[in-house]
Amino acid sequence: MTKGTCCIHWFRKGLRLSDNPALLAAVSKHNGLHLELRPVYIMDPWYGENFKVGDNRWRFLIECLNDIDAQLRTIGTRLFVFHGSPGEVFKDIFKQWDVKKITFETDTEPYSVTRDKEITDLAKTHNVEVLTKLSHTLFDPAEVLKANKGVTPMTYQKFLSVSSAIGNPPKPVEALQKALFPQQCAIQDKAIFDDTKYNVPKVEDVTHDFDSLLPSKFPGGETEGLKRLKLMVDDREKWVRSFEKPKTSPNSLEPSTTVLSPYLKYGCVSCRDMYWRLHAINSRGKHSNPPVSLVGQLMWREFFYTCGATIKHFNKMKGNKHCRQIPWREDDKKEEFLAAWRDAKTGYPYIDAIMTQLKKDGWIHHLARHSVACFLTSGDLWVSWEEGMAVFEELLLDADWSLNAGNWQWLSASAFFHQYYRVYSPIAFGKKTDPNGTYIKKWLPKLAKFPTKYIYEPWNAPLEAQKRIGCLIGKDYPRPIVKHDIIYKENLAKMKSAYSSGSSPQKQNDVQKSQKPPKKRKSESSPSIAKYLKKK
DNA sequence: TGCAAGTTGTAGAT
DNA sequence: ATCTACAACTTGCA
Repeated sequence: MTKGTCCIHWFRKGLRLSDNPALLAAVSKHNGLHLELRPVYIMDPWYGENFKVGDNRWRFLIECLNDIDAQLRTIGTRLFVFHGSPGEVFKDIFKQWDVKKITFETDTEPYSVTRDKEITDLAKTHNVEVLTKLSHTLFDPAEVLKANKGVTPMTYQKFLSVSSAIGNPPKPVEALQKALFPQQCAIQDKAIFDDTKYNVPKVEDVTHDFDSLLPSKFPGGETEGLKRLKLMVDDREKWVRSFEKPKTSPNSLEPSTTVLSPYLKYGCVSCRDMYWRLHAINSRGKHSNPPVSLVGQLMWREFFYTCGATIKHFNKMKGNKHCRQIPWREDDKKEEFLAAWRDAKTGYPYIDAIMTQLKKDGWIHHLARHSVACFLTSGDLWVSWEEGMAVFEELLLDADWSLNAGNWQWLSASAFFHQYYRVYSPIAFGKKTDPNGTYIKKWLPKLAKFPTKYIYEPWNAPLEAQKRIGCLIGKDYPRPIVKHDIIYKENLAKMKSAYSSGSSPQKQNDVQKSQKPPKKRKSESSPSIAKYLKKK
């Protein structure tokens, strides 16, 4: 057991050595002296219990930790992995290790804020200095809130104008590497350096069904993340500058977007690093802009992070004052519909193919997320967005608390997006980018032999053809669980009623005042001349 | 108060 | 490929 004093860097997100200001602060001098660095990661049982983590993401996390550990070992230190609640873990090691200082990256999610407050208080009682740095987002949500007079910006455009008034996001700081790593910070005690009880767990030991995992298509870790960043951004200047999200395909065989989201979620890749690389590329020529550009995608992340950090109960309908209160299904169909959706058994090949890819790869395109989210909620099944959010939370490699809650509210027209009458067709939408149904055939091989004509609607294939192919609809592949053409119109009426009855989201606790008669439609009362002319 | 805009709808006509 | 009707929402800003 070493006696010397030490400094802990606590990894949570921010699983990288590059652009990690809190990690750099851990190797800078403390009262004129360098302290031994003890990088720590805690396997906190809160995750898994309260935040669903599927096997794909458990593996991704382990890959991240292995990458950090391997990098740290090349400079003379290592990762110490603990199991337990952070409060219990730190209570022990603050004393045992004679800790003088702890550094970590600021995290703005509600659980993290509570947890970090607890650890900060604990540190004080042990005379441990606490140093935090914000580097998970381009902007500090608290600063955005302040710049908007204490109100959360509720539209993307508003967010853009508020954040741009704050100024440019900070440039990335230099990566921790051997040359920057003082020898006094290295692990002094060989025994603890080699102690396997602190090793990163094996994927086999954290997953529930290890044998069912496909090989990692998007392996976790900073090394992989930076490789991907170079491949997708640095090496594709022309593609980057012309990038427009809505023009990318939800159902291509290989992803049509960068798939950097899992790396951003865990902080394997720094959003500031990505932002400034994009900025450099854009400065060299004509380029697309937010909301559709790649910088625009980073700004969506910022937008929802700000919402998640500043809106109470952001991941719930009830108690969330910006969320439309909608009477989602609570009947006996709820579990049946939810299970069919989750298990890729809706009978709509486009939907089922997406849900299969989600389960297997842990990633689906943003528009594919739109398609299945609309189908589950206001479009077809009328199941609460919170249920869909939980499934995404479990299965997505990039499952990010704020983004997941924000996007589900968007897609169910509960907040941010209000044109609820724009409904995705589970048949037509996919045809635009994949008329031959190649994507469906890949993910649902049972349907591979169906003629192209029927691939999006196999129930329309003549029985003879189904027999010949050896795939009977209703037996080998489910019949559609709802009739989209009929149900979406019924749901439209329910949405209309949810919008007009009761109260606007902001006034849900103030029902008395907000009982206003529905607004008269402009086109009925006084058609706008400008609008009329525009349409002619 | 009125109007324009809102990351990414569909179906049918031209 | 581009248009229009469909039926029609909220927010921000002048």
